Amino acid sequence: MKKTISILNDPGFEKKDQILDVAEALFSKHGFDGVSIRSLAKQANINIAMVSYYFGSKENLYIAVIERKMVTIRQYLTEAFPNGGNAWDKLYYIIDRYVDRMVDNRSFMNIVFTEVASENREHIVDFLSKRLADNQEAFGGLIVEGIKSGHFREVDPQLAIMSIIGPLKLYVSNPFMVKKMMNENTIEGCYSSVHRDRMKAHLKDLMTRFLKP
Amino acid sequence: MKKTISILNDPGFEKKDQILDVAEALFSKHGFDGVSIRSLAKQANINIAMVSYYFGSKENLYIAVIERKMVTIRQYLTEAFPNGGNAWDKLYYIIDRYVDRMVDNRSFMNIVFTEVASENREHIVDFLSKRLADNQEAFGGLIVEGIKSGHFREVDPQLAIMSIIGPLKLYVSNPFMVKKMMNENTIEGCYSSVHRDRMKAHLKDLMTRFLKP
DNA sequence: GTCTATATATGGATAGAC
DNA sequence: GTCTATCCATATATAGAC
Repeated sequence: MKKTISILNDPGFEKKDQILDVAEALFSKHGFDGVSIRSLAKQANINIAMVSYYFGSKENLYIAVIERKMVTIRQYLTEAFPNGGNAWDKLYYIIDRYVDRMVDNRSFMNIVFTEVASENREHIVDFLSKRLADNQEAFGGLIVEGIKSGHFREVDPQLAIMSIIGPLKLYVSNPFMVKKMMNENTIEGCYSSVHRDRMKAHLKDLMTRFLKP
Repeated sequence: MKKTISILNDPGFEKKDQILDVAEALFSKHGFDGVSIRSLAKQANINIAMVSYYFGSKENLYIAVIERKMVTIRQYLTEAFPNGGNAWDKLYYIIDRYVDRMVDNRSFMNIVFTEVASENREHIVDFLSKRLADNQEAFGGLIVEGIKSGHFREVDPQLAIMSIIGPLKLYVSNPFMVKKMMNENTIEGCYSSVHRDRMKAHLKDLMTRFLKP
């Protein structure tokens, strides 16, 4: 209890998170090279020197942004499936959760996907790629299981995974395209529960038709 | 004939294209801000001053990269559909062509998608978005027609489009993920005719199951 | 912890010689 | 057309005062 309060009141903790929040948003919009510490400091309402003070360097800040979110992300994965239920139930369940996770963390997912698609910081690319691979394993294992149990027809699991992640990635990472497609004026409107549910329903429908024997 | 030879022999023409080739590759890998004119000049084997001389500025070079490719890209679109054939034939035809186009121009498509997903150069984003919208219209019109003619069931055309473009974009823009998924060691291997055909077959299969009444 | 001032590097762009 | 040398702006990072 004491510790919680002390963390919450720790001004360093607050400021660090404040910097991380702004950094995540900016890196997501403009990429690592498109963000200067100066503009970041201005928008986060902190002094330029504070970034070095708290994180040491711009790249360390970038890594800190990634690592902070990784904790949250991993919590999703380690949560157990609902007990019982066949391959279909599990697939629907994981699609729902995956959409929510991607939409809720779309700034972060933008950073991840942009970074992995680039050839800039090799060690970060490797790190992120392994994490993404874990996610895909979750889907892949599910599909292989479903094929074995006879609930799904024999498809290529890799292509099945791409068919789920692909449209979803498009949805969370291309605001302009999505605004047009969703007939929305604001970006926030695109990610309202209406469209989110529409996306979930679509992916489940798409996969149902694709996987049913 | 004379003109062709004169263009081919024009050292300016050669050098310009040489710069554009290298620029396209580098912008695709590292993004606009991740490429310096110095590194570009080194890899293109030209003097730093030549970029200014031929293009005026870095941003103009970037625009030139985009405009050069737009000519090629548009040629694909203006080519007519094969005569006759129902909605299914047209869909399969356009999927084949779209995969080829995206794979052949994947460096360029990376630039386009990265740019559109970012919030950096508004006028370029607007320009590219409109071009992308044209592409999507080609798909969209096809699907609406197919629904009207009764060949396709009543689906949301927008979501259908996302289901084609999404996986394809993942395929062409995430080398690392694709290497793993395609079980290939080299990036070139991922885009061999084997995998390309596999992608075409998959998208056609996916859409067939999704669209059939 | 916070700020100012500054060291140092890098990048885009160009003037001017050839 | 091509190159060198240089200007100028901007960037990261830090030293040192408070």
